[in-house]
Amino acid sequence: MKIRIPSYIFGTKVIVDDLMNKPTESELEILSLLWEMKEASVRQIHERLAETKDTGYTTTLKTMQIMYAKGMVTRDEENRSHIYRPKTNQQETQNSLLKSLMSTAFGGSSKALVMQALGQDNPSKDEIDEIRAFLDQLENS
Amino acid sequence: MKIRIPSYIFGTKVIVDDLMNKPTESELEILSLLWEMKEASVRQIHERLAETKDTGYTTTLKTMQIMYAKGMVTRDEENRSHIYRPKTNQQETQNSLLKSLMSTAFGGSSKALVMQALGQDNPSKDEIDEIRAFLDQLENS
DNA sequence: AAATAGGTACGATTTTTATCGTATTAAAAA
DNA sequence: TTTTTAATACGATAAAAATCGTACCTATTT
Repeated sequence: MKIRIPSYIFGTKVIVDDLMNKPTESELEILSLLWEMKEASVRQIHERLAETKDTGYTTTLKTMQIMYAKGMVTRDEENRSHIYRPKTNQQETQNSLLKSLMSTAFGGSSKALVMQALGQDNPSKDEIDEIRAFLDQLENS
Repeated sequence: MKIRIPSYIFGTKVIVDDLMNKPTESELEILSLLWEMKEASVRQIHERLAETKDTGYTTTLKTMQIMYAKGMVTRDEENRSHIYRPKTNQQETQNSLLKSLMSTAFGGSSKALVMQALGQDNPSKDEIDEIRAFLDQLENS
């Protein structure tokens, strides 16, 4: 949830978000590509995005610049074409998002969420075994 | 993902959303309360929301009116205070949201998502058993 | 050397979402 | 009956997010 503190309090508007580093939808798309690719130029990201989304190059550029300004990514300006790397931690971000979804859409029940995710995705035998092992481990701790 | 079809094609702007009935953040908060309560007046919803969120009554009202206009909820206008009921299917909506989160934040892997959800929430022994049973069933189908 | 291709920067705009104020009406209380 | 309370309706506004156009700069190609 966001809490907006009006500007007449501190002179400037302050936004407190109890879910820190929550990327927007577009930012998340880019971030997850960066997590996957480790590093990439704007062009590379844009080409991947363009596979599924119809959007202009400068839109991707602008979004990545904003992400840089927010400190969500780092960038190497050595060469003309800048190289971006993810800065926000993947697990933490995933956790925030998951937590938020779990509480708003699943009434806080991880069981409900987990069963739907599994039912929907039909994981492989190996993956099922891994999840079993994880459950065992979870129980003994 | 949203696809905007410019107005010079059909004369009017068309938006195709491949993820149908995707509620906004605020709508989802209200929707999940409705799923839980089965039915409720604006006042009731607003009181629940006010526990955690600082927002005006008319904001809640307006949002619920919009949800009604979108067909996400039904309402009984019999009495002065209208009674709202969820119309969009809980499971379908949860599925859409999960699918979206899974593909954007978890690189499409349900295993990764599931393990993090479990690791984070520490479910009870009973719940773990239920998930085990579910995995067994999943394997034999 | 000139032209072109491909990059960044960034303000402006559009679109979406959230919020609120005010008018109006109907029930309930005084 | 008058007043007050509690509800809806809905336009206007604010805030956030996404998109784009244009300027400008620097390699690379011709």
